[in-house]
Amino acid sequence: MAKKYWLFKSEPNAYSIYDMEKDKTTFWDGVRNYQARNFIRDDMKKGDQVLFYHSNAKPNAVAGICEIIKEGYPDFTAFDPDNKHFDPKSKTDEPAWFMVDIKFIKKFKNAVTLEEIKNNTKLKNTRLVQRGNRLSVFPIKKAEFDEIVKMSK
DNA sequence: GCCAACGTTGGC
DNA sequence: GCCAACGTTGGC
Repeated sequence: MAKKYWLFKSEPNAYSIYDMEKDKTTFWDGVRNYQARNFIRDDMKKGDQVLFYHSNAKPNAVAGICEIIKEGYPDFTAFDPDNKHFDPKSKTDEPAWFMVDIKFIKKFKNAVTLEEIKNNTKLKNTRLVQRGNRLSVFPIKKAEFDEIVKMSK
């Protein structure tokens, strides 16, 4: 199975690439959208590459690269009433929500801003620049991943 | 099953 | 802070 490529959004106020660099690895909890859940549960494989994107940031930008190190498993934060991601719909014997673990690979020397991405015609089909895109994790093409990495240099 | 109301996301 | 987009909820 060929390696796949993903984009994960995070608000740096909540969790940034700097936190990621410090932590080395993290679990990607709190995804509460079914389409995103399906990507996490069904399609993400160990070794897949992840672009780490800062949303609601100054500026909005792809900030670095991570890698999936643990495939989809139940998001335990959904089971904990004290957790802000608690969801009573999710049961331990029938989990509604899933997460993966990722590890830090690198922080871009130059973060690739949303503006730069919008101005690059090679990237005009990524979900990132499409209207009303609210998915917090989604697949991107290898060519698009490579192009963004190139722009960070 | 429809759809209005509501909450959240996320760019600007 | 505003607002468009869109997912979810709940009344009917």
